[in-house]
Amino acid sequence: MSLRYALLGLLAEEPASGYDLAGKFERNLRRYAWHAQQSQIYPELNRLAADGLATLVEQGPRGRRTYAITDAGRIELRRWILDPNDEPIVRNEHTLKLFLLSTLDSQEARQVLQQQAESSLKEHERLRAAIDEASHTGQPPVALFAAELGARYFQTVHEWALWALERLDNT
Amino acid sequence: MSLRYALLGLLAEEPASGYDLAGKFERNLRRYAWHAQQSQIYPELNRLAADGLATLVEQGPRGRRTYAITDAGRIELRRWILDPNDEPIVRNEHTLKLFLLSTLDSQEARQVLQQQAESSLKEHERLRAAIDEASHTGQPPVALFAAELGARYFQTVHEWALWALERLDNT
DNA sequence: TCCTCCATGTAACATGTTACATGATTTC
DNA sequence: GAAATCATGTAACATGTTACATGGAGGA
Repeated sequence: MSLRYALLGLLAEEPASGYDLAGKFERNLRRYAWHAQQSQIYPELNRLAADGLATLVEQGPRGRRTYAITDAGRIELRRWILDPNDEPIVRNEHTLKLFLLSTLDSQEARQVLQQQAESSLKEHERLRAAIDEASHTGQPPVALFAAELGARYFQTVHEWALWALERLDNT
Repeated sequence: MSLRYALLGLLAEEPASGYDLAGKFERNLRRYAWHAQQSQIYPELNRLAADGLATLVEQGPRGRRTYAITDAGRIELRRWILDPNDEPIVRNEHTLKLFLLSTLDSQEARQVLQQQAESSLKEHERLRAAIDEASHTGQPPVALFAAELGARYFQTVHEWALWALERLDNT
């Protein structure tokens, strides 16, 4: 059901069409939090509307349908976020590969770690720049918490990869 | 297909039964890397064997069936790990909730952040203790890389949650 | 006019979840 | 002898993926 709440959460920020939501998933959620395809989003949006958690607020050009969250939707969303689920679902292909590093020989492991060190540094810098830029726009601080977590996460992965490479060399 | 490679990876470390693999998922992978149910593992193990990537090596009491990875399995596993997939799948219910924090009022956000600060500290300490204990057993350093990443990850989340709480209070 | 992007959807298939079914072995 | 744990599986259902289908609007 997480997809449902991800959509509800995005709609809680501002009204949006399925197309908009697919873009937000792609830009904001896919890399860290939740992956969803466009073909999943449209049917779920319609179910959300059928269940009274979202409502169609505008029809635009090219058949564009803009939805907003309803009061019932906000209540349901809040309930879900505040519910302390101690067995949340985690699936991360990247991390899985890092867990399986010990099945490679050390030259191959080095290759994976080097790729990792590079890509996490790049992600870190991209997020830092985005945060810098957004911090001038007068948003409430909470709006940048997620980006800050992302930036710190990629920095951690970067530092870890360098540490692991060093340990591998001293063997 | 990630489940398939997760199983192959675990079998690359040592031969195991479906029951063993379910336990390894639960203890090692579920929280950070990949989630899988016991009811998914058994059929996939059988498919792995049918495809020649794993092979039945022992039948024990209570119908226990121990599998080992084959050479073809190792090749396939290595191919997958080394393949730099730049759009890996990420699904993390926990992180998703953190991304939706800005849809809550500040008192509710504080509540979520406090829970988060606490649970990440606990996880961090648990992993540090496990690493400490394992570091005396003379394993190759690479065997502890994943645990180290996990420990650093939870420390990062912990520090971030404290930082976010502070920022929330200064508003 | 052509190309790109906007925009919504469906169908077939693969993967993942929940609930159930069954029984052996070990430990207290 | 009762309870916990080991052990493998299936069936019905929910969720997610890939490929396809369709067409409007805006800019070069």
